[in-house]
Amino acid sequence: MATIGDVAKTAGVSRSTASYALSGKRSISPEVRMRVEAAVAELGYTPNAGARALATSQTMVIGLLAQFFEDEFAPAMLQYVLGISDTARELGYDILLITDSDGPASLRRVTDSRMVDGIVLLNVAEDDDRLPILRATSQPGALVGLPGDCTGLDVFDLDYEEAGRVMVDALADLGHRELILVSQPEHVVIRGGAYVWRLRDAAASQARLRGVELHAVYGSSSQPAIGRELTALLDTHPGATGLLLNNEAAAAALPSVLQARGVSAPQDYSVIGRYSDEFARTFSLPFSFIESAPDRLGRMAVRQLVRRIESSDGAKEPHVVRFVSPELEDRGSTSPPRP
Amino acid sequence: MATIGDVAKTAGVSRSTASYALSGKRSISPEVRMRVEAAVAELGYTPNAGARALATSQTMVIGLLAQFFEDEFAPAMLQYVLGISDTARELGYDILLITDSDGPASLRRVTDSRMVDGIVLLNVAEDDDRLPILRATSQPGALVGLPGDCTGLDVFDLDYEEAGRVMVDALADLGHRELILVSQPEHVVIRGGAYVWRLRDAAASQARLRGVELHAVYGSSSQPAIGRELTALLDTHPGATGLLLNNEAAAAALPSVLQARGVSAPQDYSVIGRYSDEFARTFSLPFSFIESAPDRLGRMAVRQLVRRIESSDGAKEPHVVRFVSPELEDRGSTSPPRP
DNA sequence: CTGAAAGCGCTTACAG
DNA sequence: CTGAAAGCGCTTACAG
Repeated sequence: MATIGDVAKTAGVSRSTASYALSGKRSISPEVRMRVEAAVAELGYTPNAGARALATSQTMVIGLLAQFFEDEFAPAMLQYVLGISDTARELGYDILLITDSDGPASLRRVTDSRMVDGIVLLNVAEDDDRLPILRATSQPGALVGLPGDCTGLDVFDLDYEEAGRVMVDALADLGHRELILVSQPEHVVIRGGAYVWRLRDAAASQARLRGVELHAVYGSSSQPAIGRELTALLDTHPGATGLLLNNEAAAAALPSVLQARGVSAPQDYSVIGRYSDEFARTFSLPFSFIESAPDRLGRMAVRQLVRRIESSDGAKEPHVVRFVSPELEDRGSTSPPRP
Repeated sequence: MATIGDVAKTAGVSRSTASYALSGKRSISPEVRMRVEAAVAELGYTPNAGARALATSQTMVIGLLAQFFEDEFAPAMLQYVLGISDTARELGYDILLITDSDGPASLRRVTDSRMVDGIVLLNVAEDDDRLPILRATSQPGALVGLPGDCTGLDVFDLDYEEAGRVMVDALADLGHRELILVSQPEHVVIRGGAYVWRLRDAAASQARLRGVELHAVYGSSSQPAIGRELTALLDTHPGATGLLLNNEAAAAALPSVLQARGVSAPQDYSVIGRYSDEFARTFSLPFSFIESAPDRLGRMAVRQLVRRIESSDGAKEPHVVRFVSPELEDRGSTSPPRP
């Protein structure tokens, strides 16, 4: 491969002049600039990324730590990854994808070896053991998901509390008095998935406020278990007229459960889910839902991360914790309850 | 961050000795080795990846080019990515994930700038415009998917021809005389997805050989279109007793289509799909299927790529084109046809 | 407006 | 068994 030295020789200038001509960091006579550009084209020169990184202490790479758990819906994760990857590229960065099960170790490895300029963390847990490491490195970090302690980090998440209130309000406004909320499996909570109880607790207190009865339960993350559980739930609570689903598998299973019982939404049950547009499309779900906006959250996280990487005094600017407001996508699966 | 110079100073040796003590590339007195290791531990030293890459011309990074098309099932793609990422890490490599829509440009960028030691290509098309670029670079490349021309590349794919024959044989052996094969949408073929016609053509000639009638059609890649199409197909071919599905969306839609008609597998139709184990789990599909083995193919591609990267004369060794034999996972959705 | 030189942090022949 | 030195390919003060 051609080096900047080859370019300089071909253009008949010094290496520094060649470098400046390409970076534009000092004024260059038009004629020299032409010669350098011609040499670059002739030789097919591309700067060596490693050498540049060594000289500038900037790798133009962002590390993306994503864990794919068996019990979380993988396609949803993928939406975050794609939003992050696309945004990074738009801003001139590449993505180092780390799917290691040992998050802390790999985080330390990539930051200590300076392979990346910054880190985006996915699947953030309430008490995430990667956070102490991230705080200790000099590279900035952005999280998608809300941990218990946000100090020193930029954090982006859906406002799950508001989501819970919106769900309850939507059905309470229509006159429903008894609702069932199906959350993710309990072990997601145990692993630190705060969004589960954030939505649930907010929904519960809003229900109390509105004088609505709310049955909140955990649901399995796959068929056929979740199908059986839904059926049992409907049997157990014959007075319930509304279903709130903070559980992708439950949303995917519900159509066949309703069909098997000979009932439908919104005639017999009003239904509101919480998932992504992409998920709704993949499974052709006929329910109104709170958009969980994975691509948007990914974009926001990368934008902020790059801002912090590139602003000289970025380290000192106050860190942000930003919540995306839940938006209810109306798909016509809600109506007043049967009299 | 500490450098090898700091380590050397702390240990009271030269930088070269410190380096050799860590790499083990020449013999070091036990005592010096101890001192160096102690210094490393004390300072928390990790080599700077960029500097090492510059000195060794090895980045220990593999570039992964993956395109996520709207009309291909994203979770299936994800399985390839995870197999590749895990295997790379086991072998000491990190993954640079490139999801750019402009494959050729990003491929050139990443290889020319020497960010990676090798490339894995996904979604390989019959006449893939990334291949000329890959052949021209000095970095080796491995493909998952069969292009028209394999020269200069290591290629891994499922044996789709054999898959087509296995599907037909399985039902012909049971006595079926009229089958329907639903392939991916036609535009997947137009984009260069050779696996579609490879399976279809092999299935067609095997059907001819066995004296079985085969109706081969393209199907849509999402609901509700594919559901309607399946229904119409069953109406149009009342004599068909077997369904072969080389189309994930069709497999996902079939259970509800059958249910709506009041029929079931294998009582009324024998069904064989072609998808991954992971897909079957996610959608709880009750059909026997040919395992498309995305993780296994990803593993094979990375192993071969790393072998080629690391073997000094790897460039000269003959390139391989390896087909994974299709395995039929029996889920009990086939039986002799109704008399 | 341009050039010679130093330096980023490693590795690895070359010498002893 | 160990050290001094060159070199990987860039960028960027320092001089003119």
